[in-house]
Amino acid sequence: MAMTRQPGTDRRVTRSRRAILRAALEELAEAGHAGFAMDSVAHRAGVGRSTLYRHWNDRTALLADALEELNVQPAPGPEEADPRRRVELLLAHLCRAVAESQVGRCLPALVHAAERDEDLRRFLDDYTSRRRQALTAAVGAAVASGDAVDVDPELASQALSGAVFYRRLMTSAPMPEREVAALVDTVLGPPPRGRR
Amino acid sequence: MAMTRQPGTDRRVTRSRRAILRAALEELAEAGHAGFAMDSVAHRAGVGRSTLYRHWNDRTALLADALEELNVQPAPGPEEADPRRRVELLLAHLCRAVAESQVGRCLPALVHAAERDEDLRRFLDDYTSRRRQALTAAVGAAVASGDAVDVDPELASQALSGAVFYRRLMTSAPMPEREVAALVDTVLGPPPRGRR
Amino acid sequence: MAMTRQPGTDRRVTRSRRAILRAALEELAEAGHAGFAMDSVAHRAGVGRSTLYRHWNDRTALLADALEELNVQPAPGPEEADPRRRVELLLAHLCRAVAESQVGRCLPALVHAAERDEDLRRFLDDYTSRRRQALTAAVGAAVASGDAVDVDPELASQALSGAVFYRRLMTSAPMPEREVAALVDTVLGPPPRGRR
Amino acid sequence: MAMTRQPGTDRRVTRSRRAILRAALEELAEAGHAGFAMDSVAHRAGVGRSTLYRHWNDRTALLADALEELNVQPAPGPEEADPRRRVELLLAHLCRAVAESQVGRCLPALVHAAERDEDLRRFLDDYTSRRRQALTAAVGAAVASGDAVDVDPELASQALSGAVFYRRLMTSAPMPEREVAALVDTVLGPPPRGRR
DNA sequence: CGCTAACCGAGACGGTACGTCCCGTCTTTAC
DNA sequence: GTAAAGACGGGACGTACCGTCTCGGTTAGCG
Repeated sequence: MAMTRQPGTDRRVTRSRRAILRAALEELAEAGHAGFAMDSVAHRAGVGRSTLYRHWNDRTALLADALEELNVQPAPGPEEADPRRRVELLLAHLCRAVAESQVGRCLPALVHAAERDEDLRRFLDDYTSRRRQALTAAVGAAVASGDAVDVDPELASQALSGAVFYRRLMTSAPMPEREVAALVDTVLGPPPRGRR
Repeated sequence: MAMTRQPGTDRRVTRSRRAILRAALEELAEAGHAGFAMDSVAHRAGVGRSTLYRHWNDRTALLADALEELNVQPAPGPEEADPRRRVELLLAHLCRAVAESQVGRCLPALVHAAERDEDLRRFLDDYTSRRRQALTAAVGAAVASGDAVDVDPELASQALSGAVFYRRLMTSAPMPEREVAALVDTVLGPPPRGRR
Repeated sequence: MAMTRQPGTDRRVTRSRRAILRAALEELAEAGHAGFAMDSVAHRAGVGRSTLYRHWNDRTALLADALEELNVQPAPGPEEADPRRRVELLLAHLCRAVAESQVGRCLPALVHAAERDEDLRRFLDDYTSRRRQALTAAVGAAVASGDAVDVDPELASQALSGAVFYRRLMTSAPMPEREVAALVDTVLGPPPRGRR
Repeated sequence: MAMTRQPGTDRRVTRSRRAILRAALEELAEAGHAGFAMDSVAHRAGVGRSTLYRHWNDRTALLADALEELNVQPAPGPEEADPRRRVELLLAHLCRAVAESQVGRCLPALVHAAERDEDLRRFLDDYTSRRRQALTAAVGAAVASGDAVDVDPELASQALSGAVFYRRLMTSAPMPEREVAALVDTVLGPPPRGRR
């Protein structure tokens, strides 16, 4: 976020922090929460192990901080006027995110860790709700404009997001983007005026 | 299942296995995948540590086997003729399962572990698909009987299950049973003939 | 010792005992006292591990018993009238025994084990003293016959045996038989009348 | 030797190493090679078990190193001009060493271990030969000065040392110092000019 | 522009869990 | 009734990390 370093901050500190957080995320994505080893992170970041502990109290603190890093711009929000189309774009983006992005790779580790760590729990809640707000709004707009049947936007967006996360976390076949339209049809009803 | 022990099986073996698997599940639910310690399981089961390794090659093997234990009776299947009502009952059961049962408590750990372990992955896939088959069938029946709008049963059951798992895994507020009806309405359309 | 089996003894018992003791000695010679594993002995003897424990209380008891087996015929005693020559023959035999026989291979293990085990200690004492009695007698005869200078037979036989054991246990070059004559010359003085 | 620590060496390392080696020797003397447990050594040295393995690869490496410690000043060498008297002093010192010193207590364990470990074998060879060099030289001097009969100094020193080790390792009655003079008389012939 | 304080890497330290191996005891089953 | 098979609790081994610590060496940025 802060593009310019704090005046009272040592240049080396920022450099180290950045490298470590980056390495931590890679490590988490590759090895998972269980295999996440401080040694590996340090080595990967080209940094002494002590430097990790100088900046974070322990494994968990570093992990939480690294994941915080992912919290930027959950969905930049496609500029799309048609609300139903907007729903589809948001979901397609979600499909891509959970399947390919760093956060997607960390998702299982994160879900597991959040179960026991208060900070991570909060982070996951935030991430989730922020992400879904845009979707819920788009669904609401679609309902209002008559592009969708009269559903509860909140529940509908849970069902839509849910399907995507469900496929990612509970099965070995994540939702492909091309199924998004059909999914939206299923929850919001068929597109009006035979648009598809 | 088998009430009488196998003739060629040592009585102690069955006793140990039973106690250990039970302890393992407790341990997993309490400490998660990361904190799951063989020592603790052994102690909890009142058994020597070597006995664990005698029956399972390592942590992961024990874990997989313990979780297999949960795989019984995914949904005892409510005897309900009305297909839409049946969908609601299955979902309500799922809500209860993910929120309260042993498997629910283990879910985050399982999701995480499955990401890296082939056996656990398979187990989770099985568990998931078996569980959803009943739901998909019920949705199909509802559609056929005119109790639901014309949705793709497969996608609809993903959306329905998805919403429940999503709430359990990604948020700190699992889906309460009382919201199930509204969820079903959202995905399958409002109940016909103003039944509710 | 007992060549004929006790009337009340099961034939299998004697068979097992024999096979086990034999296997134990091989194991001891190959793996030493530390590496001596009951499992291996049992397997080598083609016998169940429990059978070992039925006949001996523990590792040490079996070991002691096996070594007892070696106690037969410490030195068959060469039939040799000339006492000095007899000394040489006894020493040559000792050289061969410590270098090549089963007891020789077990010697380091035995020395070590005797340090802590009362039974083995006694066994080793017996073995040692019995072996040396013949030598001491021969030295005494040599002295009496004027074949040797006037030495204390006891101390001389300790010096002679000692040299052989010393080479075997403390160095990696055991005493070769061809050095025996020189050794005897050293301790008993040069042979009289330039016999060599 | 080095009274001041190496500049590049962590103070803790020297402290740990010292404590551990000391503890290891105590342990070896008390429990023997078989009973020598890393756990016990660590505990005795007031050190974590991992510290042992940080400095030595395994049990054997530690053992070898600990024994190396004993290798200092095999015999400080009594300042004695009379060569025969010098032989007696060296032997008396050896008697004391094998009976009472740390190395003496470890001797059976060492003999046993050397049988299977290359490093220990080398150590024992070194120790033995270094120790005997002084004795052989003294015997040679005694022969040269006419204090002894014309014996092969090498074989004579083997016979002398051998008697001492033989008594220590093969019997339960180590050679007492007061028998040393008689032993020397036996091998080197009676003292000249009736000095005793 | 030189000093000092902070940061840095390297890695030792006490712990704890892992998975392996063996011991001595025991239960069960087959002959 | 004896033996084989092998499960059991226990405990040491050697490995891998954890989080803490000590150690010098470097470097930033203030004076």
